[in-house]
Amino acid sequence: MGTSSRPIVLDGGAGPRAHAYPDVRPDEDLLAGLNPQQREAVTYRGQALLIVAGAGSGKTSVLTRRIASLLRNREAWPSQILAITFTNKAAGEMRERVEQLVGDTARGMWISTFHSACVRILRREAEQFGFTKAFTIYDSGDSRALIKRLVKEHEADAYGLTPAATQGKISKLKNELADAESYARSANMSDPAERVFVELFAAYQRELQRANAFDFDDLIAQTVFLFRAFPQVADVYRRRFRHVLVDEYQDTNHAQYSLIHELTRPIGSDAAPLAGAGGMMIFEPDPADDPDKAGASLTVVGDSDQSIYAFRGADIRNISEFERDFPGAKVVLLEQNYRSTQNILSAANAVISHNFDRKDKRLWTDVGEGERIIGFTGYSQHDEAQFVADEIEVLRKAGVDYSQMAVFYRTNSQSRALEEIFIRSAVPYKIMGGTKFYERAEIKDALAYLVAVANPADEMAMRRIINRPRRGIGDVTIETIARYAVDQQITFRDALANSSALGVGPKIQAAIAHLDAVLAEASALMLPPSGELAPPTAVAEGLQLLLSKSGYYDALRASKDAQDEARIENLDELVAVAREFARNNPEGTILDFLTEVALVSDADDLEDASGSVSLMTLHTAKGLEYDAVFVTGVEEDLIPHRISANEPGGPQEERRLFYVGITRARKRLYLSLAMTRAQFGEVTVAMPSRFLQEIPNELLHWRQSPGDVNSRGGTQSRALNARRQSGSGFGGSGSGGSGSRYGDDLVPLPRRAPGGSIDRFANKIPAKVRDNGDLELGPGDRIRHDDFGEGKVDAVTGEGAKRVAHVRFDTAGPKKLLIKIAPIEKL
DNA sequence: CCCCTGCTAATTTTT
DNA sequence: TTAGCAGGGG
Repeated sequence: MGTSSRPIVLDGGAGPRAHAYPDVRPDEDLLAGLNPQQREAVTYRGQALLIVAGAGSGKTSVLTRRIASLLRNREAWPSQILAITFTNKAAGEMRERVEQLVGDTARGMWISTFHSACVRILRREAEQFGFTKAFTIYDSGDSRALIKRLVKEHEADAYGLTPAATQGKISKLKNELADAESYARSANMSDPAERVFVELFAAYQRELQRANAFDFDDLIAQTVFLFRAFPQVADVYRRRFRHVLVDEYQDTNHAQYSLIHELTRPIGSDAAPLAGAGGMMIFEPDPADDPDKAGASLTVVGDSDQSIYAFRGADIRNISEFERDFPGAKVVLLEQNYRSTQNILSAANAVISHNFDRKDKRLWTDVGEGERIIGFTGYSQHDEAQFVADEIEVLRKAGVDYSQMAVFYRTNSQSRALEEIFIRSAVPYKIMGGTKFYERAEIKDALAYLVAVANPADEMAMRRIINRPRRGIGDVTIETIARYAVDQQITFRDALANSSALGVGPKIQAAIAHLDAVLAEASALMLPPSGELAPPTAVAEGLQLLLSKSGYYDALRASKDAQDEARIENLDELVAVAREFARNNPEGTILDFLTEVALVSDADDLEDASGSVSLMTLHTAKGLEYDAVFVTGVEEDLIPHRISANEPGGPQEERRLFYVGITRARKRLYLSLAMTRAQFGEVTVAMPSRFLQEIPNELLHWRQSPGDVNSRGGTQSRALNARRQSGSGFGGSGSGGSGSRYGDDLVPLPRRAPGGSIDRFANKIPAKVRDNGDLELGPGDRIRHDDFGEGKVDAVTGEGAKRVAHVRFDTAGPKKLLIKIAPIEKL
């Protein structure tokens, strides 16, 4: 492909308008339904384009149409396009939507995350700088394990260098493209802690190199180093990618920014300066001088108001200073929102406008005001959760599908209370991005087995599996093997083959020999020596082989720990993933499989529209949208989170996070909080978030305001409020208690109607969820419920642990209960 | 070497 | 509250 014919460039980048062919543009249909700004974003041609895309402004649509337009107009071959997203999910979506527009042509494009794009490049070029293409990718857990070992070896704990702190610092430095050496130059080396840190950093990097491994940050940073050290390599990619598009640009860190810069540089531009002390070289020749050497065109899309990853190195300046970085860049502003009602947008605008130092941008819509935002204050997080659950049921009855509702929270730990209530209320839910499948110990073990086969240099993987399942090999033996390997100048893996030379007991020696044999057998299956291709099923079969013959499966089966049953299921799931992978990638090798697995995240859970409510953190929510959104825990110290107070720019980032949450909602938005919140056993008093005050009163309707909960009792809400008389305490909100200041100025809105739900909500959740086992219930049975009293079973639906009883209570009315855990007994 | 117990410490966000 | 770890007994 791509023989002699260069793509025909229509409009030569001469201007934003395609005025030459107003009626016959081959991409005319792509522009249908776009507003003028969106059109401009699709059709503008030039070196650099920044699309400032507010929440819900149709940026994905614009980006995909822009790509389609380039292809349709024959301005680019698919292979010349590099589109970079932040998540695999976003990449998948983009590819799908481009395919819809241009069909199979989309195949040759690189649409991927930063990380997978870099892996592709690194696999190809690894040999250039001391790695092999079989390198392993260390996720943060792997690198933590390694750092932990090094911290111990260096006794760095004494200097306050905990594994976590060390890892964080190294990561930060790598995102700034620093290495141990360059850091040492700028650090205060008279501080012993700094010296130890530098030593740790260097040792860590040595270990990675020795293991033929890159950590997450290295994938980006090392690619940049590669491009800088080998300009002719960089030029290969510069020549190839003529159009670079980056999504979520506000989330890029310095390393990613540099990578984009390297890729879009004029071809051949940095070969000389790097080589020589000459100093007379022209660094960046004006692309206009020589069209063949011009850098790729760059399109970035982003919204600085949605930058929520500064904590891990995202630099908002990358986007706010784009025009300075790329002189002559065109900026298109997308402000029309196609997602939310005006009330929701007004609230979002009001909140975000409190951030100073931002370019003004106001989202608007033409769909109308919509419902008011609903606020609710619970006495406890359980009370709050009950409100959410009840409201979800109301919406459900009104015809809103569960899959169109979402509940957000700031910290993962908040999901617990919600889950408890949801289970008891039989609200189907799904936690997005909780404990991740690929971080489970058994999955990591299984993958370590695969790594041990694919990359024998990876000692970390070997250390992980050598005593899993238990083989009687402990620290002493491991160190014996490691020392032997060093002495013989062979890898840890190869040392296993000489088990008889290790000088260990016969039992242990046999165990080592067995493991060695299993690994060798799997290796023969998955990596045929003669160079022929392994069959597509090799990975799945090899994995099975490893798990069976190593005794891993047997050990789990023999265990009486109930959790181990689930572990077997997880492993079966992993084998299924491997099969699926083989189906999708007939040519896929064990390396490809490991790469994919290392780079997927929970965010890639396709949102399984199987009718459940989605629960997730505010961070996870970015990029998603739902008809109804509940933002919970809108309290001081939660959002804004307490830790953010000390970080520069922290409170502003928290506000953006809240803004992101608000703007996920299409039609209905709920903001809820609790007056008390139990964290690690202790009950603490929570205060309404300052962000609530930033929402204009007329947009927010309180079902139960903080004043309702607090005006009479300050902190001891529960007991007092349980029997509150309707209408009392009105206007007297200044009366004592630490909460009064909120009662006064934060909650001027009308109180909830008298006779409301206080008794219903208060204090009804016992500390522990119980287990009724296989309690048999059928229609007609009478039961007693701890809270609801007696009632009659109307029907039983569902199966196994998810059996639900539909009960009509004598006083409390109809309820749905999960039989397994509801506090009920049969009468 | 393995397992258990009792203690401590840590609770933000994650490609 | 709980997860994870160190230290001691088997």
